Amino acid sequence: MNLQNKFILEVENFSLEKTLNCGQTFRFFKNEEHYIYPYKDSVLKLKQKKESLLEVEVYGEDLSKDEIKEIFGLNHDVRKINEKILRIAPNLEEPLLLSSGIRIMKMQPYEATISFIFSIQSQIPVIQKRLNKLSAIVGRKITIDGIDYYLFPKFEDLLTLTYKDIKSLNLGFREKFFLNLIKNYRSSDFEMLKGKTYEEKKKFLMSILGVGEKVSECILLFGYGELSAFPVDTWIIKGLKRFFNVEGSTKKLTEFGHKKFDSVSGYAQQYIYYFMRNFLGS
DNA sequence: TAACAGGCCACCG
DNA sequence: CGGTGGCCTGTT
Repeated sequence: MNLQNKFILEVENFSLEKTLNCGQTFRFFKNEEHYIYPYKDSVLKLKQKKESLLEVEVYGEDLSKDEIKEIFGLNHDVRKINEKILRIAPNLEEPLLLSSGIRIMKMQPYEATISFIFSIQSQIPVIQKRLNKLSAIVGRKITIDGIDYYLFPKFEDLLTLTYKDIKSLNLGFREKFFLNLIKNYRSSDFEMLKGKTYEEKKKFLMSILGVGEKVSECILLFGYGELSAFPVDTWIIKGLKRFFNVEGSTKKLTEFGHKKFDSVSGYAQQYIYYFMRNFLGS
């Protein structure tokens, strides 16, 4: 497949590896020295040279530098965000330093919705397998260096799936959530939300079968770029107890995060998550 | 092996 | 409402 574009971005406070591996996105691949990331109708081949240079090759549909920056959160003023987090919670200094370089990515809202519905009570390798299989079944692919990479299905492609296709994903109890989503929603539902407020988005997302407190916050954060979202999963539950000595329901803890971190909740959440996950096992 | 995994829904009080 | 039991399937 043809290389559409190639350029080098100057970056700071950015780690491609950490950003891809911190659980916000599931569909990326490593090929030798490069990371491969399918996005919409494009596949990106990426390599971080030194710390400050990101080499980007775009295959399939072309993407602008600004679009690339948005995908990897390079448009976020992380220095200012970190200052605010430390002002609010000085005891997050260690997690913040250890997670240095993580950016909040931006994916398509409906893709985020499907991804995080697939993620319910599941470990990352299983989630990746489901999403990759779904993409392979629909079969939109771009070949780079002799290897096929499948694009995530367009929403309308999902209507062409047979029940046998869907069964083969082994979604278990999540299957009814997925079936409901492709039967009763369209990509326009998710596009329309872009202009709405946080509360309106949240209300709509929570009304989707299978989308609860945690998943809706993930969609808001990673799908809509709402940096005040604060997804509470099991790692965050442990982290909030450790750093702030708070416990309670997911709903209560989500409110706690919103109130405490306001517009920087998303980054604070990522730092706590990354620290708990990678430096405190169990 | 039995328990649990990056939660949600339905049901109960 | 706020709090709990059961849940598909794949791992450990």
